[in-house]
Amino acid sequence: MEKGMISVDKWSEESQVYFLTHLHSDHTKGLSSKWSKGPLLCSSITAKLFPTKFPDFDLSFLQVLDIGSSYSLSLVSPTTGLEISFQVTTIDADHCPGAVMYLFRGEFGCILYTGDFRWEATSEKALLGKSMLIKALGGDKIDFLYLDNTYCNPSYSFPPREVTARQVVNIIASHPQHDVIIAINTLGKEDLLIHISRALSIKIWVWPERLQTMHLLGFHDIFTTKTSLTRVRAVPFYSFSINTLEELNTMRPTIGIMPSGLPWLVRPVDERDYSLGLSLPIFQHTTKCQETEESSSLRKFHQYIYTVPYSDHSCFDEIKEFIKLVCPLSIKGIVSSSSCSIDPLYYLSHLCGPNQVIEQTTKKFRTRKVDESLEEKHVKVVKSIAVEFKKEKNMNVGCLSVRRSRVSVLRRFRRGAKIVERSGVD
DNA sequence: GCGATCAGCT
DNA sequence: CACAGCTGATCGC
Repeated sequence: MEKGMISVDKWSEESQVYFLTHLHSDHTKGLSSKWSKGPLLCSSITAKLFPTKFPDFDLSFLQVLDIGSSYSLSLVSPTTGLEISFQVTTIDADHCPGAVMYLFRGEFGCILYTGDFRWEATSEKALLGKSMLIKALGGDKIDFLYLDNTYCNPSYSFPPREVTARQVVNIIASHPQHDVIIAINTLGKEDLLIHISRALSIKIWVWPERLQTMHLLGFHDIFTTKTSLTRVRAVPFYSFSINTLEELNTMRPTIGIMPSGLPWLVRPVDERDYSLGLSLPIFQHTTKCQETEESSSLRKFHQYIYTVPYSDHSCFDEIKEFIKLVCPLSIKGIVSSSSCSIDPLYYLSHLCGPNQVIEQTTKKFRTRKVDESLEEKHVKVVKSIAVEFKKEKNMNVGCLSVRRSRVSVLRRFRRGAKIVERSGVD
């Protein structure tokens, strides 16, 4: 595709239409409430959550695409002035609420932009995503794949999230007298928290903004902001640290659980844990980790901290399966990372035949882009999208009341929140 | 004073 | 390392 047509998760360049895969910050960098460049297309859940992140955003720019549906769009070539039609299909990415992949099909060929995604063979959602993708492809191969290569290295290997969720429940259940804090971000890991809540019949504390997000997502009974109602609290990653845990433990016995795919990448070079000065034996995680849930990855990172391999990105084997399925002619990673900077896709070049082109990932690109395409002018998005969009827009307006002073209030609150955590334990 | 950007730190 | 993302400093308007 030529430039000036489409952008995905990239907001700096001029395009006729912009696609957003999900609301994590590294995909919205450059977006702001003052947006006026053009229509922004996303899933309905992303649209619903949008105002929490961009309070003053002009919602008339948002257009909702149903997951699993295909839409026809026409743009105009910047160079020829000719109208160019193409199809876009939205596929569940199973990464965080609202996260989608976009499949574009037109005279430019077949382009798949995964955004961040998890490809678990065992999850119902992934199976659904798989069937959506197969159906949308209709037997065709992908010409160009923009791939979430976060863990695109054979050393990254972890079990399905369902397995890890049971491990987490076991950890909590085996510390009946402890408070528990779990590190999460502003979006994602909801399924883990819900699993814990159901398995242990316990509510989960979250900070007020997160509760609002939970309510927007339709979870009304599981989460609370009252510390007195539960011993399990989900806190932002940035307020989760060894220091926090040590301070908490001066008040009350508390363990921390850090769900992440990251620490599992490491093939420890020696017996020492990272830079934490720990003396615990390192647990070498092996994916085929059929070792049972209890015994296996109870890996202590620190006296009070358990890290568990709960990842919203695909592990290496899942990426491999994904690539085998879509057989791309060429691939480009959308995530830069120094641990993979050599060329993570090197590991996958054998999967789709000799003609495959693997683009080298370059160092510091956090943006994921697809600003290519063929033509330009105004965008004619299908009518039904606009109609659907209006519905969502009304819902949003009804649910939110975000103010300007939000940031400072929030910051102060969060400082307060930590104190609450500490004093709320008695 | 505000927004955008960046360094620093989990 | 860094999944994501807050905090605080600085700069330009």
